[in-house]
Parts: sequence; C-alpha cells; structure tokens
Amino acid sequence: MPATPKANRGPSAGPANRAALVAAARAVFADAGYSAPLSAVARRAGVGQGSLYRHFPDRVSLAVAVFDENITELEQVADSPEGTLDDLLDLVIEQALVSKALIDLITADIGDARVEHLGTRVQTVVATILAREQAADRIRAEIDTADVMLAVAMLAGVLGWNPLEARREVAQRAWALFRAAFRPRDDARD
Amino acid sequence: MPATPKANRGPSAGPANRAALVAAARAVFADAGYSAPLSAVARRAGVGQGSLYRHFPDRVSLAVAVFDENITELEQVADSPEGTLDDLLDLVIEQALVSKALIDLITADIGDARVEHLGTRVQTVVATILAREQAADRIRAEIDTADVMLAVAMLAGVLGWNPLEARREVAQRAWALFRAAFRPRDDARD
Amino acid sequence: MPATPKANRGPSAGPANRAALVAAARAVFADAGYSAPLSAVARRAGVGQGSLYRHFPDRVSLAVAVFDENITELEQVADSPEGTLDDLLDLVIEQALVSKALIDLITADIGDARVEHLGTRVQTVVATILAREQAADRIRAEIDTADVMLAVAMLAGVLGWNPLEARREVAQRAWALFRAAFRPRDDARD
Amino acid sequence: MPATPKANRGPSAGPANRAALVAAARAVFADAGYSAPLSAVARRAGVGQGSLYRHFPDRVSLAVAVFDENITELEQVADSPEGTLDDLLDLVIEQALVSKALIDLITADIGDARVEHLGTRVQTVVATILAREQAADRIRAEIDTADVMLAVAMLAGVLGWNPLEARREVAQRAWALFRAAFRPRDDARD
DNA sequence: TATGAATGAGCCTTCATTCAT
DNA sequence: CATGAATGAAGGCTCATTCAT
Repeated sequence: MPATPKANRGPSAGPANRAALVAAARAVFADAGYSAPLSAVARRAGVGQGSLYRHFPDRVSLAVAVFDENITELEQVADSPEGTLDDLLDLVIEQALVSKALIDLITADIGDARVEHLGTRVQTVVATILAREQAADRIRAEIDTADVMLAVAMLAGVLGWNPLEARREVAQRAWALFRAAFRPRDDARD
Repeated sequence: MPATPKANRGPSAGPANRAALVAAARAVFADAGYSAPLSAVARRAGVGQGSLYRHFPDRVSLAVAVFDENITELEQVADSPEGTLDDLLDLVIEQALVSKALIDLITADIGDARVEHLGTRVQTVVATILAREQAADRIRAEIDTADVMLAVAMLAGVLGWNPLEARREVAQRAWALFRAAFRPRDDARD
Repeated sequence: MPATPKANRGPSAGPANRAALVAAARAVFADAGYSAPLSAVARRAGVGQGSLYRHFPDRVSLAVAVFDENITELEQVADSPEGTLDDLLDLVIEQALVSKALIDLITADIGDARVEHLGTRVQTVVATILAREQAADRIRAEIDTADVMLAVAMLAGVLGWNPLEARREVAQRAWALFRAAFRPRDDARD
Repeated sequence: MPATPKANRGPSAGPANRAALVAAARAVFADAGYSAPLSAVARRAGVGQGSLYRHFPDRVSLAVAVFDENITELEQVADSPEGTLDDLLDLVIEQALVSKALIDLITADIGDARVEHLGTRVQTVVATILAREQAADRIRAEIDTADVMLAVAMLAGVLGWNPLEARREVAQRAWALFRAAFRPRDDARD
C-alpha cells in the first residue's frame, strides 16, 4: 500500500537500459566531464539509480563501456585496407570531446585492468596502421608503435584542454609537428 | 562558537603559514590532483581552515601561488644566456608531477585572468628561448612560439598521465619526436 | 563515501519522512526562529540530511510547506459561513508562534513566487471575511482589504516578539485597537 | 622582527574608535541587517577586530549603542513642548530602516537588561507625549501608554518588513488606522 | 529485476572569538 | 591599548551507495 512504484518494465528492459545508460553517460561525460554525478547519468537515461549500479558497478565500468564504442570505430580504420594514420587522427579529433573524458579516465584510473585493456586495443590499431604507413615509406623506419601511441595520446590530450573552437587549429598544428617528426629524413614534403 | 580554541600562535605565524600552505598545496596537488580537498591542504600545513581562506580565498589563488614558483624557475632558464630548450624541457620534466596539476588548473579555469597571466609568462619564456635556438640554427625558422608552447604542453600532459617510473623514458621519447620535428631540414643529427 | 550507512528503511518511509520533516520544521522554526539550522530539522525529524534536501531543496520550500498548513486553517474560517474576523484573529493568535517565522519568511524572501502565493491566499481569506463583516455592518465601508491585511500582519508581528505568557494580553489590546479603528463611526459598542 | 604592525595610534584613538564603530555598525546593520558579520563593522570602521571587542564585548552592546542615538532623538520630541504624536511617528518612520534592526534586536534579545532599558526610555517618551495629547483632547482618555507603545511597535514592525518604496504608503495607512482607534468617540475629524 | 528514496560522510565556506605582537 | 591574523566549530549542500518495495 505504499506510494506508487511508477513503472517497472521488468527484466526485459535490461539490455535497453544498458544501452540507454551508455548513451546517457557519453552525453553527460561530454557535457559535465568525467567526474559528473552518476545520478545525472541515470536520470538522463530515464533509469533508476539501482539499475545503473546493477549494470555498471563503478564509474570505470561505465566509462569503459562508453569508450569501447569509440575504440571500435578506431578499429574499423585499422581494418580498412586504405585506412591511414591521417584517417585515424581525423577520427580521434572528431572524438575529441568525449576523448577528453577518456583522457580523464585514463589519468584517474591508470592501473585498472579494464582501462589497460582499452589501451591494448588502441595499441593494436596503431601498430597495424603504422606498419602500413612504413611499408609505403610514408613514415621513417625508426618510428615505432610507442612513438605513435605517444603522439596520439598527446594529441588527444591537448585537444581536450582546448575549447571547442580552437580544436581544429590546434589539431592541425600538432599534427604538422608529428608529420615532420615521422617523415623520412630526405622527404621534402610538407 | 569554537568550543575550545586550542591554540593561537598569533599573527607572527602569518608568513610562515602562507609558505606552509603553498608547500602543502604543492604536495597535496601532486598526491591527489588539482581537485584534492582544500581541507587536506590546511590539515597538511598544520593550519586552520580559516587561515587557508584568509590567504587564498579560492582554489585558483592557491594554485597560482604554487605554480608561480614553478614558472619563476622556468623564467630563470630564459634569463640565463646559455639556457636552451633542452634545459627548459628538463625543468618541465622535473616539475612534471606538479605540472599535471598545472594542466588541470589551466584546463579547469581557462578564463581566469590570473591563470592567463601564468600562461603569458610561460609564453614569454618560450619565445625567448626559441629565438635563441633559432639564432643558433638549432631549430628551423618555420617553427613559431605556438608550436613550442604546444610541444611543452603536450609533454607536460603525457608526463602527468604516466607513473613516476615511466616518466623519464616517456619524456625522452617525446622529446626525441619534437627534436625531429623542430630540426632544420638538412640537419643530420639525431 | 559513507563509511557505514547505518540504516535504510526504504522508499516506503518517504511520505512519513516528509510529514516528519514538516512537523520538525514547525517545531524548530518555533524554537529557534526561521534561520534555525536545517540540519536541526533533519535531526529532529530523524531523517538524513539528504532526504531533507530531496523533499525540500531549499529553506523556502520547507517553510512554505509548514505555512501551507497554517493557511489552510485560515481558509477554513473563510469557507465557513459564520466565520468572523474575530475567528480569524483567534486563529492567527493561536498560530502566533509559528506565524513569527512566517513573518520572517515573508520578510526574508519577499520576491519568491511561492511566498507571494502564500500572501495571495491570505489576502483572499481576508477579503472574503471583510466582505461578510461589512455586509453585516460590523466594519465601516472605508476599510479595505489592505487595511485588514495590515492589521493582521501587525498583530502577528507583535505577537511574535512577545513571550508566550504575554501574548494573550497583547493580542487583546491590539485587537481592541483595531476594532476601534474598524468600527462604524456611530457605533457605540466597545 | 615580525611583519609590520601597520598603525597604532595609541590609546588616544579610543573614543574616536568607539564613535567610528557605532557609525559603522549603524550603516552595516542598515545594509545587511542585524545579523551582519561583526567583522564587517570593524572593517567599515577602519578598526581592528580586537578593538571592536574591547569596546563592545557582544553584538547586543553594539546594537544598544547604535539605538541609543535613535532614542535620544525620540526623547527630543518629548522634550519639545510642541512635540506631538505625529512628530514622534514621523521620526520613527524616518528611522525605519535602522529600526528594522532595532526590531530584530528586540526580537532576538528580548530578555537582555540593556534592551529593556531601551524600552523603558521609549515608554517614557510615549507617556509624556500621550499625556500632552490627551490634555489637548486629541486622544481619548481610555487609551493608555501601553496602547500607544503597542501601536508604535507595530508600526515600526511593518515598516521594517516592507521595501523602502512602500514604506511611506504603509506608514500612512497604518497611522490612519491608529488615529481612528485613538480618536475621541464623537470626533468627526479624519 | 527495476525503481528511486534514504542515508550519511565529507567538502566548502563563514564567522565569532582569541591572542601574540 | 590597537591590530589583524589564527583558529575551528558549525552549517549548507552534494553525491556515492544501499536497499525496501
């Protein structure tokens, strides 16, 4: 005889709720940063706090679910035979807004196994693309995967610190630096 | 309404308290990040909350006091006629732990005039050193201050994300990339 | 980060909590005035601070809930065909303790829409009763609603300033003044 | 060898400081209400906190000093042979802004002996003027000092609750009520 | 299983009061 | 005797987490 347990679509709502939570988290993280209240995520997803906790027991697991989708996109670049480093970076730049939260996630929860798994996947993507670029002699042989990972991380980092309007320009400037650094020695291109 | 005001070393403790607060803030920011509780700073400084607020009315003013010291060190590099970009970067790397919080400060409080003043000072340092390097033909002419600022920012950023043990190596790798990017075209050095 | 969440009687406690909060607020406002700590209200209601804020996001909303009940009582006087100004004033006098806080509320948060709504409701009550009294020729025609509102406000005000024991007498004295002021000119009653 | 104990005009500054504190308190109470921070009073007076506490050990003693001056003005009306109740009320209305804080003082610290002394002085003023008015047959004989005190208190009260712009009108309305209440029965004036 | 209210720890901030100089 | 910094208790508010329904 208590109040009115509003709605309860039952167990069937499970997967739908999960998806709604991930989408809401992506939006909330983008709007309010990685440290936004989790209650805001649940509210935006139209889901109870309890369900949030059931699907994602902690902040990291939620964030990992969000960025899983981002990294899947990156993997598609690697999977496409024509995917270049430029394509990868373009994608990273597009994802920059949410990537800011990704950076925060990585920063805040460096040691977490799930986060490291994310890093490994990115590393695979980078390695694949780098091999392709070096085979085409567009990147000098001395550059290794760690170098490119570092460049990608630094690029994503600065993008996150800059306001939306400045990002395109900052990205171009940074990318020009890295192209110069990666370029074969006798390469005259700019 | 303090029930039992335990002690009061008097106004003479003022300057000492201020210094203790800045030192405590440096340590706390390094340990727990820029968003660490201010109460932890007061506690670590062995100072009442009220005194913290008297000296530094908000988080930014405290952070600015911390980083002021860092930037003063950077300026000494610029002021020394033999100060090179390598010297500057070495210093930034040394400061990296706290610089992480600097980045957070800049990120979080972009619009603040005091923060912008900090940025301007760094920019002056970078411009001075860059001019010296270009005069000595150690950096190609196309590189401008914004490029180097970006490199410094990116370097400081990644260092912050990495665990202490990895920093030296990451710094070397990143710095190698930037040296390659900055190097005059026909320069054969590595 | 609650170390040990002692208890949780569940959502079913909601309505009971709300009622307990209103009752506690009534008591606390009466004891310690309108500016009493809200934490005291939560404590007295036996409810967590968070629940207080969930039910009443700010002090005004809590006060409005308290006074809503008082004004409902006043409205019942207006709704009863035999309700006279004397009845209304009797009620105000009974409510005087809490009415003091009402006055403070009105004083402190004059511009608030919710507070203005409260005022409007009182005004309606007064207008209704005044019309009845004037129809019965017990109050002279020159007196308007604003006059009576003013009298009610002044009465409530002084009552609040006086200690409990003195209130009855003060009320009679004040009411005698207002009766004299409201009385038709040639009325010989006292 | 500590900092620099700025200025210390020595004991001679005592009375001047006291006066400055009272003036500052009047202004601060008017601006920010009776519960304004005492530190604001010291600051506005250009005086150290310690001196404030030396002269006025608590809030009440400071407020009493402020209102002492107000009441002295009221006493001058009583002392002037032509001073009427209208004159008294005019003065109260003029003092209304600060009187709001007076009301708060009386409300908050009812039992305090110093506050009661203030009340006694007002009562004397009222008694003197009332006698004069009744001798001139401008107020009916049944009205006693307590009635007029009550009217003055109620008037001061409402004025305090109303915004500055509305005070003049509210005062007129209230005063019209009281004049009607006080007027000899067969008095046809309005 | 979903819901969403309840809980309470903890942070930020203000201010009365003390006291060394 | 004045100064003004130091102190710390207390109140406002937020939010992660639990749990009855």
